[in-house]
Amino acid sequence: MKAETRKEEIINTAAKLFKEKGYSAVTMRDLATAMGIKAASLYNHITSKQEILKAIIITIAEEFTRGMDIIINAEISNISKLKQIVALHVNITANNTNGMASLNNDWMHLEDQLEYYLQLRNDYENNFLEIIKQGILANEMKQSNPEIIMFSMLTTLRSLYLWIPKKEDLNANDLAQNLNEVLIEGINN
Amino acid sequence: MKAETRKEEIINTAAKLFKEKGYSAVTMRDLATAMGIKAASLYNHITSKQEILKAIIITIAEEFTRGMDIIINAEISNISKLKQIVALHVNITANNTNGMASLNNDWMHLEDQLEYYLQLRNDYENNFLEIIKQGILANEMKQSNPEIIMFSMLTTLRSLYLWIPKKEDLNANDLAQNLNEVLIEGINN
DNA sequence: ACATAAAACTAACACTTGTTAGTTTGGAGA
DNA sequence: TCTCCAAACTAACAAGTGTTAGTTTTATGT
Repeated sequence: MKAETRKEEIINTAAKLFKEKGYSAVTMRDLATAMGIKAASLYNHITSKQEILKAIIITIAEEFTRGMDIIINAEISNISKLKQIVALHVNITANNTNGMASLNNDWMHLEDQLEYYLQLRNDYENNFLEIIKQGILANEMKQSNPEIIMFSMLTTLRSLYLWIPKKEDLNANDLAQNLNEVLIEGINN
Repeated sequence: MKAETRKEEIINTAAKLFKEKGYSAVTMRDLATAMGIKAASLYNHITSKQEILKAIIITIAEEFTRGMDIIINAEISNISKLKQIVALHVNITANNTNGMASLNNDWMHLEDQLEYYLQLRNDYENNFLEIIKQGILANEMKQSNPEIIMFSMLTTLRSLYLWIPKKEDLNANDLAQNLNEVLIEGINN
């Protein structure tokens, strides 16, 4: 990994603070203190608080979009596609735990980029749902309510950012494997 | 249902606004405008913004605690207890969708009551985990990682507040039934 | 040793925040 | 009709907000 620029340091520090208190409750003075500088100095590197939020959220959202594009075009079973989605979430979240908190909780504070974010999210969910519907049609999966399946999987995956930091011993592959068992194969005997 | 007091109207309106933008981003002037009055007038009914948050969150948290106490003491299988937990979440969430958003996203802005809230949450999660562990021991469930099972179930249940308002056609019993299928019996064939 | 540019600083701005004090309004019961 | 009180109002506060302008420091390559 290459060295972080000062701007990236600021964005990463901000993501950490946003995770703890949310975008609105973190002031530029909080962020400056965490960086060991004064608030005004931040503006040598960034143009606004909003720019930081945008950098955090849109970067990750586009990563998800790229991952999903690959998955939907793969020539594999729909169940395999679901397992790849699980792996996608585990990997992105493991690499950017703090940013995922903003993506989940502070997207509504995006200003110029709100519409674009919502479009990416909508497309993602539509692709996800379509995989589930195809899986049911192809008899790979039970005839459960597809929307409930997606809801259940997606909310679990979206909450990984809360959980991964607590379990440093578990590596990404193991976690994805465990999640697949629980989410797809069920828990009862 | 009895008529709401003015104070309850304020708290319910606040919960709605907190759901949309989060506690920190909602100003007392926003809340007043939503009530059709001036900010200062709010203080005839409440003593602080913080009191509103506390009223929203602690009320629900205690409801969960009471529900869990009944479940752990019931003489039923551990799988049945899990199903009752699902029903508990569906019912509480259906009755207070907006409040659940604050419980999930704004608990860290509690001041005096933060420690108490964390204690309730901790106890709840410990009870939840213990049921799963007992279920595995009793061979009612597969030998999956108990913490991952709890994490998956709990995050799905905690996110119900996002989903219930979109599906007004589905009643609480149907939803609980569907969730039980997906969460407990798995989705694959 | 010196020039340069990145990155820090001080000081201040216009505005928003939660909250208080004191006053007026409006409607229900006597 | 008068009393009374809940519930609204106006005005203001002290502190905190994101951001700007202009200046000084620090480190690096020549």
